[in-house]
Amino acid sequence: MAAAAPGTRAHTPTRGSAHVRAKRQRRRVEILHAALRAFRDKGYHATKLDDIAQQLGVRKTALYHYFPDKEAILHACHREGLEEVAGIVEAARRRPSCGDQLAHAIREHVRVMTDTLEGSSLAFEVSALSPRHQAEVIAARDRYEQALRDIIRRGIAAGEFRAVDPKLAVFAILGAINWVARWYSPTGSVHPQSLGAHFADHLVRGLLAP
Amino acid sequence: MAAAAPGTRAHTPTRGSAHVRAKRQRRRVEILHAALRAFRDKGYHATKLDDIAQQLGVRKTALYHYFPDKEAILHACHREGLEEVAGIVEAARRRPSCGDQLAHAIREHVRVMTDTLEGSSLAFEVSALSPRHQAEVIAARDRYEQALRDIIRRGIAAGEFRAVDPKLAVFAILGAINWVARWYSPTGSVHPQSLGAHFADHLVRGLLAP
DNA sequence: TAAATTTTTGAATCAAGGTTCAATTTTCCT
DNA sequence: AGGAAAATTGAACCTTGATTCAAAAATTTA
Repeated sequence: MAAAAPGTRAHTPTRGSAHVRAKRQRRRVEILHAALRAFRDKGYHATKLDDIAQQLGVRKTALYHYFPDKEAILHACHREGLEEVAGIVEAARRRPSCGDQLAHAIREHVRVMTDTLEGSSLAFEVSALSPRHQAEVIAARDRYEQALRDIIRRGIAAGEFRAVDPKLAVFAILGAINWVARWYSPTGSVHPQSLGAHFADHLVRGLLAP
Repeated sequence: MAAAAPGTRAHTPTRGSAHVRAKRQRRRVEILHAALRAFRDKGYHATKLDDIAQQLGVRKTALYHYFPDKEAILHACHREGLEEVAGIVEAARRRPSCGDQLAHAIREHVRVMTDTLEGSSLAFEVSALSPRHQAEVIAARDRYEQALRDIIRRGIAAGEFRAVDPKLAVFAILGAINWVARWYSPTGSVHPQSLGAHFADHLVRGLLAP
């Protein structure tokens, strides 16, 4: 007989022993990564719950023990990814010049994109999320974009960058980075390390004052 | 009674009078553009045939008079888009320097992306296509990428560009451009004209030799 | 204007896949 | 070991949306 209170579902973080909770958390992350891979490869709607479950050698109904529904998995992917990139901007601030800051952000974002695939969630369709989650994700995404625009604005003010439109410059940068999710393969010939360096070079140089 | 031979479906280009054929062709294009808009906004799988039909003030079953199935509509979108960008490379060749050629290609590709939305099909998920169509689209896409890489290679040889990896440079450029499909709105504040100019500046300058 | 042809429709079919749930297996803890 | 909690399963359910088809509406053509 279940000890859970009426109305409490299995995927709700019922408090258990530390060990059990840790194991559960680990499993959640496994699911998230399997989902991330599938979403990235085939898109959210084309991904069947079975596709995710199979990667873990389990039936799709098992997933309902960890997430209330498919949308929740997508949302969790987004959360993870957004958290990651938020950290990037933090770290970038400590660099001396604006060019360095931007280059650092680009390199790190690319790394998050290739290393763990968590960054690819940024490239996912937001339209599949519930209105509430959609608003949340868009807000976080906006914060990230604003932070990057600020770096560019400061660079322009400092005479380091040309007088570009910060909004468009950031769109170009994020486009290049997010597109990585569409073609990058860990088994391919492109080394993630050099990918980040190349992109940073290409995209920052394009903004530098002559 | 239908005059069509047995096995011939309605969507097959049955030969009729010139006027009828022209009208039919016009309708096909209307459908394609409605589909393009929907696919761009919500993605292929999230788009219902009803979504496309509604834009034309018609029931979804009417679409089957023009296309055998949903996948065929997606495929036609791809065809149209690829044809468009193929023309771009053609025209670019006539420019003097490699920098000009690349800038022209970027501006034009952005224009195709915003003007008609036909360019956005390049950004669509290829995975939804049948294997045969998928191969066809990938091949055409590859040709386009190769053409761009060639411009960059020549630019490097001529000392106009830095010694970048042409493959990565093209990925960055196409990423920036394809990403436009995700955020651009004709009613937004970004002027398509200036968008193309900005992107061309940003992305070409990033490659120029110091 | 009337027959022929094209286009559109509405009802019906059909399959896929997300979700629920009670039962079973596995793991945890004393 | 043995009972409790957690994890997984298989069967069933149910909605959604693509597709089929014969009939109706609109358009073309002579």
